Amino acid sequence: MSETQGKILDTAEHLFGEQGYAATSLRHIIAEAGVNLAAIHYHFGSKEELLDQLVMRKAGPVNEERLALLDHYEAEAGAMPVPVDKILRAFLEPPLLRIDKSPDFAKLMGRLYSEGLMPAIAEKHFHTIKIRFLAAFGRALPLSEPELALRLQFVVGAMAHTMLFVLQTKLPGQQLSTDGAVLLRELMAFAAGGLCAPAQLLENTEESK
Amino acid sequence: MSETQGKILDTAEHLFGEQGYAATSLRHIIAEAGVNLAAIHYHFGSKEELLDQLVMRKAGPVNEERLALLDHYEAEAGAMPVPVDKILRAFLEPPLLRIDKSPDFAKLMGRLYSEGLMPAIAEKHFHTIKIRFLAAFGRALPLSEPELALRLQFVVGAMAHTMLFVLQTKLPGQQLSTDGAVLLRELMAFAAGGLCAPAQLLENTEESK
DNA sequence: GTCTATACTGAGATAGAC
DNA sequence: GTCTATCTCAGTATAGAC
Repeated sequence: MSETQGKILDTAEHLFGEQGYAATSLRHIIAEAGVNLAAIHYHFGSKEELLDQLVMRKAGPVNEERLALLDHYEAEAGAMPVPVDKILRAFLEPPLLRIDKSPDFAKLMGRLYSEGLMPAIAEKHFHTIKIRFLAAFGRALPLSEPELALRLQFVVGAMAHTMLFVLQTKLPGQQLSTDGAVLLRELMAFAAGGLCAPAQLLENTEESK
Repeated sequence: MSETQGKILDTAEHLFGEQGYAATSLRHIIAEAGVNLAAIHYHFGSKEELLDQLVMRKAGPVNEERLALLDHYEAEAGAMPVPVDKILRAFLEPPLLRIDKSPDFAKLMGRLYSEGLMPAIAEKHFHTIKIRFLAAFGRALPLSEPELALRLQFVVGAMAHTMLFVLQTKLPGQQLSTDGAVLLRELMAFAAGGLCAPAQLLENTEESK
């Protein structure tokens, strides 16, 4: 990777996190990075692919850590299902504990889930994650697969929304702690409570087929 | 309100919901609505204010319904706190049951929470809602105010994220029901479980002050 | 009061010189 | 590999027709 590429990626990460993807112009990035406008298109092809590279660079390690934690807990559990709160920890700890170390990353992630860019761009980066965690939760919880998938969406929504809003301390009125450890604890308790709620049947799973 | 205004609002609602705010150009809107470009700026001032009008027009009735339901439940409960699941119903039912009747609205709401436009634009439209529901939950749950506010953010995140993703049936693999009643039931169960989870202390509430 | 035509600025993208 | 020049299209602003 050339020095130009690195400078572009670093600057883009910071600016996308700070102002959002749509609001950040390529011209702003090149000015701050001290490179030429065409360099972005030469190295990345387009603004969208630049974002894609960024997601890969940042989300890659997070997802590897998630899978490693899940592997560890599954080995620990042997033939038994991994307890829900351990699966949740494997899922939530890697992203949330990065809040303190690199707020830029957290903001970027929040923005991405946010600006609706996840469906188009990041689905591929997170596909393995979804499969693995759905399976793990499926063994631990007495829920049908569609119901579980829906609840996992709730968890992801809560996480994404929170990363974005909490970091901006846009919470109404008071100052909320942006301490990643506190957020993790709260979100884990909340998500565990939600996931373990009684099944709501949801019998309409194409049984006619 | 002139006919032109109405056509612009209707078309914008549809296109913003379908493609997102940023991705929808004013020229696309005017082409579909059959009006002139400058008409938008004459009637609304800017693209952003057009969105603001849209939010007001659509979210207004939802929020009135929420407050009316909450009023009803509070009158019913008298001096007692309203049960958590009733507060949740007042909060979630009005938006979620609109999914079936007008998917455009649901998509728009999802997109808004999504594209990060809520902080800037809609905070004002939802301020009263937050105050009232925080107070109601505060009476029903043994949580400190910051902890409660955080958990309510989780609920909002789950709702927003779900409205967006479920409507696009972007869920991994299988088809998920977009039936608002089913979603409502699931989300209520999940949120109730999460809100009623044991308090995680979170004692660092500026006690030094 | 409403709407149209048109021009202005800044965005992302691209071709071709070096 | 890099940069200049340029293209198209976005949101915005204004002058003037009805």
